[in-house]
Amino acid sequence: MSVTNQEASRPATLPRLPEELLASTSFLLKRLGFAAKYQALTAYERSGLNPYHHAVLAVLDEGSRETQGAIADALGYDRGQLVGLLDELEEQKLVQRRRDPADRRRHTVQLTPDGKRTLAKLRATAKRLDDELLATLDESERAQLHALLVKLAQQHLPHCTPGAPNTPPPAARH
Amino acid sequence: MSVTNQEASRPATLPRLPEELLASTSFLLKRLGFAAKYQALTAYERSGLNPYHHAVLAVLDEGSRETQGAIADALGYDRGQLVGLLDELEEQKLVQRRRDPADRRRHTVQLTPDGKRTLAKLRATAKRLDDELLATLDESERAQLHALLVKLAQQHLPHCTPGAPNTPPPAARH
DNA sequence: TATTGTTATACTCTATAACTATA
DNA sequence: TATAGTTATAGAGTATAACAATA
Repeated sequence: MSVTNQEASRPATLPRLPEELLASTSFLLKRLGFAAKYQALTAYERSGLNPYHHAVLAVLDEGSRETQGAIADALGYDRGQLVGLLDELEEQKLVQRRRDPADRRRHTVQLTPDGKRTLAKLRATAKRLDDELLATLDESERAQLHALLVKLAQQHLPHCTPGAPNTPPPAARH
Repeated sequence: MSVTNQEASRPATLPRLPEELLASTSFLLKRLGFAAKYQALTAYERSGLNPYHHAVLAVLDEGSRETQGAIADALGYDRGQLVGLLDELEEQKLVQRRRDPADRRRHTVQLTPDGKRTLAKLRATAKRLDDELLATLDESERAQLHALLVKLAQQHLPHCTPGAPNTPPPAARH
């Protein structure tokens, strides 16, 4: 299995995905989504954070959803899952938890100045990932693709548009 | 958290994904890919099979990649992972393993008539999944989306096009 | 009694590598 | 020694539910 095989010796045995799978948009979406996740995980690794952390910081930066429940709901994360993420963010001093005096069951979460700075870096990472992903598309194709995905998201992802609470998939992966 | 909150009482606390994530094509791809995977798993469930089984049957139906190694390589599956899938397919009499007399280390795998029939059903399921996924897009948009995803696949998925063996992500998920 | 955040448990997936039989 | 297929083990990731504090 070293040389040959790519060429003509066993031409039909090339490791090629079946046509019927490549013809399925759903299949491509699954594989590309997985590849994107893998790329993202790798890219965020160096910062000691992951895309989930970025998502949490992004919610906080928009303000107005600062209790843990609201953050989890906005992102579709399980609340138990969020606890660990916040622990890690707090340990790096990127966010701060405070008990809500009005309802002492609640925790209020805020971005710290460090958190803001880190968020800026994570945005740059995300931008780079998008650029790498879309490298072979021109501007118009990128816009087209994004618009089409937004349309699908409105139909299939919870919290993407007012109207539709659809069958919720389990927790969520960034 | 029962009534109100959706309306005007706490308008800013809606469980809505942050804009900066929705603006990322990579993010949408990840979420939609995950949703598609979830939908597919659910849809295949009734048949006692899953999308991985479908993929294996699809490879076999194209002929010419009939040893376990070739199947695994075509789909990007780990060979250990494939063993279990084939066990399950063989138990349902959808495929048959035979030892290759020319090289007794190898197993040759064939579709049975039942396997062919089942594959036809799985194709119908896959078709339905695609239709549901793309329900809100018209024919032209569907074609556009698929073409764009194929372009990304050629760049980012192994085995999608001759030329480029790119950094291989771990095993693979349907 | 219900809810917020937390912790613990169990289960699924997957990555790795040991193992066998053949070459 | 290397390869095809198999099996076993360990680790990560995730779903579930129990729990303590507060309402």
